[in-house]
Amino acid sequence: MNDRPTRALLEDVAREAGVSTASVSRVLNGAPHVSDRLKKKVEDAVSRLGYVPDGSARALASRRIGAIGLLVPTLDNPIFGTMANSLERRLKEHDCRLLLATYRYDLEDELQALRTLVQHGVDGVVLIGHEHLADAYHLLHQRQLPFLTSWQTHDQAEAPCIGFDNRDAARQLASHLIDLGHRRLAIVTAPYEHNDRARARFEGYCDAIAVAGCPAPDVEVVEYGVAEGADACARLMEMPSPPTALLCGNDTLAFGALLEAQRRGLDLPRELSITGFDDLPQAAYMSPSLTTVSVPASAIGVHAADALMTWIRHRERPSDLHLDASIRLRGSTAPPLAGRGQ
Amino acid sequence: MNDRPTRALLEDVAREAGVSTASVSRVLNGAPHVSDRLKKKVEDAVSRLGYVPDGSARALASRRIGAIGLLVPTLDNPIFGTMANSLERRLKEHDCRLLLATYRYDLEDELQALRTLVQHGVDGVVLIGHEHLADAYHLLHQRQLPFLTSWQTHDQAEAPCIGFDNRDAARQLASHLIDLGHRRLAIVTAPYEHNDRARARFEGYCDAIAVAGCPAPDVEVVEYGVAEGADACARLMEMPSPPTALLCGNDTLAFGALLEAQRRGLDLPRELSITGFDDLPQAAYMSPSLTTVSVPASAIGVHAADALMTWIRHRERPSDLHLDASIRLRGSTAPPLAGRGQ
DNA sequence: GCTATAATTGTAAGCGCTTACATGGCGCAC
DNA sequence: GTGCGCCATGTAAGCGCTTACAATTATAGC
Repeated sequence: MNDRPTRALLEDVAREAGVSTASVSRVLNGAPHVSDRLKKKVEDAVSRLGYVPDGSARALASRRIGAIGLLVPTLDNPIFGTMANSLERRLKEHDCRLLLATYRYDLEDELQALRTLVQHGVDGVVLIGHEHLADAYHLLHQRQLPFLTSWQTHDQAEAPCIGFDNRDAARQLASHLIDLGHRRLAIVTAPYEHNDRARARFEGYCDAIAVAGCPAPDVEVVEYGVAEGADACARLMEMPSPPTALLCGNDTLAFGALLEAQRRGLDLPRELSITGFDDLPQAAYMSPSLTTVSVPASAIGVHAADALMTWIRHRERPSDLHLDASIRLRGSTAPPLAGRGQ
Repeated sequence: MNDRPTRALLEDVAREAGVSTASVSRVLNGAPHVSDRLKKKVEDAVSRLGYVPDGSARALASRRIGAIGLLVPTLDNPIFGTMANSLERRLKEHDCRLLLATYRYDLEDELQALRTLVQHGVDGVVLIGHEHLADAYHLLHQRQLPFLTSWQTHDQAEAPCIGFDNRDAARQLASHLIDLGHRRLAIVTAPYEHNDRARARFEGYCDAIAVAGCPAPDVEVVEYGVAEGADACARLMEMPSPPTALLCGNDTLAFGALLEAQRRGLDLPRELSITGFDDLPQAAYMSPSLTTVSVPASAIGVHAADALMTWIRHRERPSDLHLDASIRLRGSTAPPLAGRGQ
């Protein structure tokens, strides 16, 4: 019941320009075979009337909405903000919009949000990770909607996947610690039941520890947050035989752990090595600077945009893209104090 | 040209349920005067067919899209992520969607993004701050679109405003430093030509400094980022008579400054007091913990959602809402070393 | 100069919904 | 037993565009 009283319609533009509605539409959409004269007439009429096309009508008639949907677990983690930023920016270059929804790591919520996006007719969808409700995949397939999974590589993904190997990167990080001489490692991770990225990282840590024959690590599962990382660190350091190295599932947890370790008067990194994951901007600036994994958040956004646009515009399904995540060795890791690593 | 072959249409549901299309629409939209029997028949048919309504068609026919637009400068700053999160969440409770666009502090870009949102028929818009191109305001007014400005209170805003007084909070923060005995203050701020929040903070700092009769502060204008804050701090500390206190425009800059100060071996907070603004989650965990201003980012999101929904649904323009931002005194501020404050 | 072909432009039929208006029952006061 | 009003449902006219197809005109080939 939104009465927008006097706004000009495409029909008005046609009348004003003395041409047909089809011609106006053609000019507006840059269709081929349009004479310069026609084009000029229409453009003049458009600006004279201050005409703005109606997106809904256009979407209904053309079955394109000119927007793709992005479903992220949360924007609290800046890493997703970075990705959303780069994705939106690149889409803009393709003259396409971004619809963003968050689901707080709740897959039911995600499905609902997806339904909404589909309902609004998005031309494509970007998902984080591979773990989604069957109904979500079903909806996407049923509507034959181009969609991508991202962040985590996957051999048999249901859709083209743009991501990196969290598990392998985690494995490398843990191996580095083991190479330094650590034997008693501990892991601080976010809950990973419905989070394949967190799980892959956790498994990567475990892989390396198992292969090296180190004792099974103590594990703290905590929510995302600096405070949570600090608490986890406190609990671990109060165990009978505390670890000499802490593998954290992300930089924020690592940051908390690092601060807590300092609060306890530990001499970092000599008395405790700490690693993060994500390489947030501040990681390099902590003291000690944080050893972590640099993840291609921006690249994922850019490539997801390109891949999806190719799929939508040229109807060719893009292939998987395996990006690199590289270890950043910094000041928060060092060999354990003699004798303590055993 | 998106051929979605076999999806069920409202018409199919009507046929399946043995009722008219109007009845189906009524049930779907919760219209009054619908018998339970009808309702049940339709709901069964809907689930049997897996029917999902078409948002574009609905929007075109009803002139409502069920979504509001949010224009934020960037998602790199987590404070906007927090706001977007709470806004989206609250809107969901009102059964409304969020369309998000970013403009990288470029007002031309913002106008363009706004055009897109309007074109797509958003039912309302949330803007950050008051500084926008005249054309943006013009478009909004012309379409009679409910919209809100936010973050920064403003006496004669063009629209209802939900925010807090950045200037006053900044003033309090600076006054606190002055009360502690500081006389030589410096300011690190983000560029504020087109950013009224940053400008208000800057002015608040200057107000307090001027009122106290302190010497004019040195000012560093830098982009958002930890590294930028660190660099600014470095430059300031190398001046002939370095400040005893640093007022930063946000926590991220403050964090950089803090790290740089430590890198230089300064004994914080004795040799240098540092303040931030925003109270990011990590602020309390830095060492020393950061004195800053806690801003009501979540509350802004929640109230913006409520206000806009009231406006849209009941057509009553909401009034301004002045939220509180409170100073968080922590460990990064202390009296200056004797003699150095003069 | 006349037809075959291509370049432009116009005509009108939808796209899938919502909703004003019309219709048909029903219970009730008379 | 009529007539009135109200509730529940159906009918059909759009919402403002796009686009297949038709019509028209220009260009070219012979």
